Amino acid sequence: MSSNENEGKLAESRLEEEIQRRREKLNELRKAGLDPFGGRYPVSASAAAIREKCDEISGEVVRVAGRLMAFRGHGKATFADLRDRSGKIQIHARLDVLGPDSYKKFTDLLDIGDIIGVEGTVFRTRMGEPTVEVREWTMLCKALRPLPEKWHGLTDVDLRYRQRYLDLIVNPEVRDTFIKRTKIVGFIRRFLDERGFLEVETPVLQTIAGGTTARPFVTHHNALDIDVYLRIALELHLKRLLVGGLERVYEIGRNFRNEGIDTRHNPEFTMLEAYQAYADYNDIMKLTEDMVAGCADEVLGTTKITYQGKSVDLTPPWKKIRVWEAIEMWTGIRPQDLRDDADAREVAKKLNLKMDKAVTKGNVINKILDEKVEPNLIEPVFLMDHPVEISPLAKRMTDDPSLTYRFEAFVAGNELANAFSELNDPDDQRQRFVEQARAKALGDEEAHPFDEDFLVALEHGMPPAGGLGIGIDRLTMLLTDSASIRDVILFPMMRPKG
RNA sequence: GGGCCAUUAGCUCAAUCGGUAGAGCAUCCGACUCUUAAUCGGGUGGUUACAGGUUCGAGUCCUGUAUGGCCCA
Repeated sequence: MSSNENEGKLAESRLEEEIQRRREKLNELRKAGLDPFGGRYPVSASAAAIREKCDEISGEVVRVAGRLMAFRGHGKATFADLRDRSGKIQIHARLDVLGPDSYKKFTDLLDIGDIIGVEGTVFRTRMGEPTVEVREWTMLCKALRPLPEKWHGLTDVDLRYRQRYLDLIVNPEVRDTFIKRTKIVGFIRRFLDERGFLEVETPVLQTIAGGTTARPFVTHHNALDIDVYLRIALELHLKRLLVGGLERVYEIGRNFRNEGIDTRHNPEFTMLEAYQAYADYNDIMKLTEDMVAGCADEVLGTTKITYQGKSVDLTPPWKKIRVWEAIEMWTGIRPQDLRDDADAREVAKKLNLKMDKAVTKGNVINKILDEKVEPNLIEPVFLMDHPVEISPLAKRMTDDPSLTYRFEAFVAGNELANAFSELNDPDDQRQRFVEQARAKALGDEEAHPFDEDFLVALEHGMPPAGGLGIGIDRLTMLLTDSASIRDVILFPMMRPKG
């Protein structure tokens, strides 16, 4: 025996033995003239429907298809669990009903994980379990690999994310979470459509990645021979559509930010942005609380929810607190204590803030909000009237030009929405971009880029408007009580396995 | 980027002070025609993540690497 063959033998693990066994059964099926990978199989009922109407349709013939999840053999009869998208239904195979040939194939050639279709009569067992008495069964797909264990399911988070299909098969609550996610998005579309908003699509590939402050992914367009960026926000293109007269637009789309991965950040994530001409941020607050509460009511049947052990009532109207009130409440710092970058250095020292960015007025305010204010915002609240330094795209307040008509919505300590009365003064917008360019020159890599094309659009005239951004992933986390963004993204970013 | 923790059978987990790697489920064989984590009897299955080191002896101690988790930045 060569060393190669020897290694081959040694490498034969338990898993490979199992796969080998299943392949042998696959060959047996073929020999018996049964297609192991099946074909069309029209069903007459779902597992859930059979369970629900069991007594009503008792004795009637149904056809149902799904994946075999468990076997309970009793010699001349066998119970098995079949699962389809609606749930689980028990099936019962009897030697005296199927006949010796079919029954033997049923017990010998089927494995947990296989997908089959069955036709049979509905009945209820003595224990009260709705069951299909199998008269005929059809192989629809032979599974060559075993499923994870039935009782504990799959808990290894690494495997759950890398092989989400297994997670979905063996952990039913995971499926529920993603069904809820789809319902949430569906509700939002209907909610906005009903209010006259037009759903649009804007470019993912952009030559200037603006609309917020974040580091973009860079790629290259070969034919044009230019670097392009994956979008970090939807904002600037949707505002161009306001200029174009569409007046009410929204997009639910993927954003990409080239930053770290943690329980609240995935490099690609889904954002709703909506813009309503002739509205202001007060209208948008109403829109936001109505939309989020309506969403919870539709998807969960209630607006009183629990997130990570915290009870939260989403019923409108939500409380409002101004940024400076909040900062003073939780730190004692007042506007006159933090007028410029020199003040910022003293405040940072006094509050013992660990600044990872330049110690500017804007960055210190952001840090205070992050660390001292936001964790306290459990019940839904609009944190409003942000300083202009940290709001480069929001309209200035008429009676205090140092502030903007901006709000962020917080629930359970997490940011849910960011919105403002949109800045439509092209000269003010130009000046904000100049300020951002200055910050960039000072080393702030995330400063907003200068976008001349957008300024030209504004110079043609954009109607005053209220704009809203809501993180769909964050909203889904909140409404499904998920601790990690990875629990609401089907295929989260993972480092490739070495 | 830093710190801590984890990685053992296909899955879920044990393994005392450094002293023969175990269990449940799954799988295989046998019994069983109302079970549902079916039950009962018997069996197979391991490069203890990977690479080194210390030791008579390493799943266990040390170093590094990989992947993941938590905390910090």
